[in-house]
Amino acid sequence: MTNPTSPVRVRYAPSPTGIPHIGNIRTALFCWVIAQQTNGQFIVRIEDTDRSRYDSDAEKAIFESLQWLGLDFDEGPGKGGLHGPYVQSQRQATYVKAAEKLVESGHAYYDDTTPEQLHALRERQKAAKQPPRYDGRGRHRSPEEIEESRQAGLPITIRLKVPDHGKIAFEDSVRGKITFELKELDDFVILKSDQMPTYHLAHVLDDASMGVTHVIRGDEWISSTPRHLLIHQALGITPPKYVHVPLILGNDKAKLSKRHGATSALEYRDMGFLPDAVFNFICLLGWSPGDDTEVMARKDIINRFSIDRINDSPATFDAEKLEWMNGVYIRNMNTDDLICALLPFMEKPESDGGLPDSVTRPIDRVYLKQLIPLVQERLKLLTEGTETLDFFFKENVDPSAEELPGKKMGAAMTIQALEAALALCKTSSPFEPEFLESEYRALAEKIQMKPGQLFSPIRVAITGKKFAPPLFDTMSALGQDRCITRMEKAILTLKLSIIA
RNA sequence: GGCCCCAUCGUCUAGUGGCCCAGGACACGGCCCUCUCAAGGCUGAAACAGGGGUUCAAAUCCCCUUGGGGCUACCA
Repeated sequence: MTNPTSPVRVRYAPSPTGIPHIGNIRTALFCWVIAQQTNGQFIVRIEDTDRSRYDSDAEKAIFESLQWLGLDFDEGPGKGGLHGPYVQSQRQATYVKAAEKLVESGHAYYDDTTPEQLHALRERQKAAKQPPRYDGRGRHRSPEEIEESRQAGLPITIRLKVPDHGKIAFEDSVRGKITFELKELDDFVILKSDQMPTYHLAHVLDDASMGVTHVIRGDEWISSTPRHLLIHQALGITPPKYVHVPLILGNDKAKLSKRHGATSALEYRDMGFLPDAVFNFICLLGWSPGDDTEVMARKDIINRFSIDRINDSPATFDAEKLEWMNGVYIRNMNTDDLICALLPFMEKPESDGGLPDSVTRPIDRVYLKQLIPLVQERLKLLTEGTETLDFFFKENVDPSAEELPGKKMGAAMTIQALEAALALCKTSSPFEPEFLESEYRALAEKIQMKPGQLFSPIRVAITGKKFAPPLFDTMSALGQDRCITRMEKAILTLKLSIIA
């Protein structure tokens, strides 16, 4: 199967029953990419035919995820289009009409079997080691009997008549020909007793009326594709191309679900990932351009994407590699964009991972801009901005006496180093990185310490941390006054620790 | 259980019969760079699930086994 060259119409059709996870979103992403590539349309349709599982938060999360990843759609809820409405619950009449037409044409029938009876049937079959399946009893119900049940208030469904022998096959764009024995299928429900269609009926009808050319969906749908084909046959319409993409698995190799930790795109957003990085990363789950390229701009992905190159086998989501890729994207950002990305995280309340509440908001952008070069290559997540930069914004830092000494240094030696550093700090001018470095290197030699022994206590004294950006850039950015204050404070801390 | 799908380093993958005693990336180890941490460079360890065929030649094609996954709802 070759890649489409003419414009496709593809749809992302989530059901609002839970927050969409990465695997689900990746399907949307593939759809979006192929639509961009062929200059086609990307449609979003909400499949809310299961009233009992409907969740409005989930619906919100679907659109939020799409928006965050930049997967804008051409037709869909809130966007309109020629084939709306794009919410299935608003199309109910169409489904009922189609199902009834199928009854009239003899392709389907009413069934008054109750859920209890169905359950009992299955139990019996299980006990007899038979595969559990509907036995087609409704086929023999007369219109009078059905009417009687209806009067009695029994639930009535409509089921499709499935031939009891023969084969049905289709050509899957990623897997090739897949064949099923019809005798494996039972007469399945197309219209539920609440007058809502099942997925099978609804999506077939909608895809047809919306002109969908390629059904791109998860692997888990392969098994029910014969049902969809049967509905097409009964309706006398041509099926679309089917593109079943492999599932994304959790680290235990099971279908991704809540228990696999962070699984939704939105969670990754909140953890400090960049949408471009996530976009790039998840499109590489189940697809690759064929060479060793991994970091790709969106337009390159659009250019190079191809259905032929979608993998057959499922992929496991590896958050560690995503972190690496996020770091690559952060390093490639220009300063202003990085500031914009970082600010919301830094300005959150302290309890929510932001800078200490004592730091006034909004944060000084001009000052932050000066700091970015010092930390850009050190960041893997946007959430790390707070911790790597906080000492620049805090009035003071408070390293303990234990933290201040460098390797193989006692308190006395640390005090000696800091006192020498402090004296020099008071007279250093200009307070510029290059000049500071030459001065402090000379000082180390003068007091017969290794550079590291002198620098280490200074670093801890002024940043409060063992690890920080390059020392002299840091000192310069921090300013002479704060360096002096912090060193004085550190010396005091050490002296007090000796007395105690 | 039945049906369907899948099977290359721990993970993502390249590989479409000879270029492969299998290449890249993440993670991991070593070395270099170095004021710490990163970043970067070099380097190491690490895989064709097993068995049968087909072929001069198989990771690549076929079959079986094994393993994993999915479906088997008036859920999608």
